[in-house]
Amino acid sequence: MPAWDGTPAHGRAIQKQLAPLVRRTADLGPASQVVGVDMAGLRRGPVRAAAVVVGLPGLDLVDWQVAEAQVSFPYVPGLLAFREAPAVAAALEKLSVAPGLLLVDGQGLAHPRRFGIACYLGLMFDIPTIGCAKSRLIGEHGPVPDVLGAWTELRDEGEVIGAVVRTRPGSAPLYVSIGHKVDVETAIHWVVAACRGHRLPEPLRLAHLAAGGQRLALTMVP
DNA sequence: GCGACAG
DNA sequence: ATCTTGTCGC
Repeated sequence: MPAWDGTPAHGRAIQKQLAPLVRRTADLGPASQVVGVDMAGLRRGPVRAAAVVVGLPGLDLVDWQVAEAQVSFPYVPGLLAFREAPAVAAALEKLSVAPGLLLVDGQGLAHPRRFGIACYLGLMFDIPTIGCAKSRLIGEHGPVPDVLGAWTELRDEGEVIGAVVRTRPGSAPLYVSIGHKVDVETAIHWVVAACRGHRLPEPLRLAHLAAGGQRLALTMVP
């Protein structure tokens, strides 16, 4: 990753520079595990990131790690990666096994410069990565049928930048987009395959709990 | 200038 | 994101 001088303008320049490096076609083997990452702010000062590995197709907990770090940059729409990626990367590096597929809590290509945090982490670790956000950053889309697995294209300026996917009937859909080395169809497939009756795919749901300070082994079998 | 705006 | 208990519904 290029050195960043800490300014929003340079952050946007870096994103424009790296966006062309994102692989938009599927380049993943028969994945046996999926990793999910998320970050949460602590009560005071630092933040905590979590990386959770679940097996496929059972979605059983395999491993999880957390990492704390100080963040210097505030949340700025479009520049989330500069705030969260360092801590998330630290948690990922603590895992005993290199992940074969990564799920990130945020946008991938569905970003103003086509370089959301999922692309950033995907390039950094050079692994198939999927952006999975709970709300929209950019793009327009039609209604999504209230049926598990139903989806609608998310488009911006005539380009398909992702999909809006129903991961659980009765819950708001998720914004899925390419992070790295996957195509939209593949991304949708794995996101749905990683869901277990909750709105969030299991790896992200558990990462959210872990980042919030929960003990995963106990939370898993409710 | 005004509205939108991942977490 | 975060501040936060109970409550409505499948």
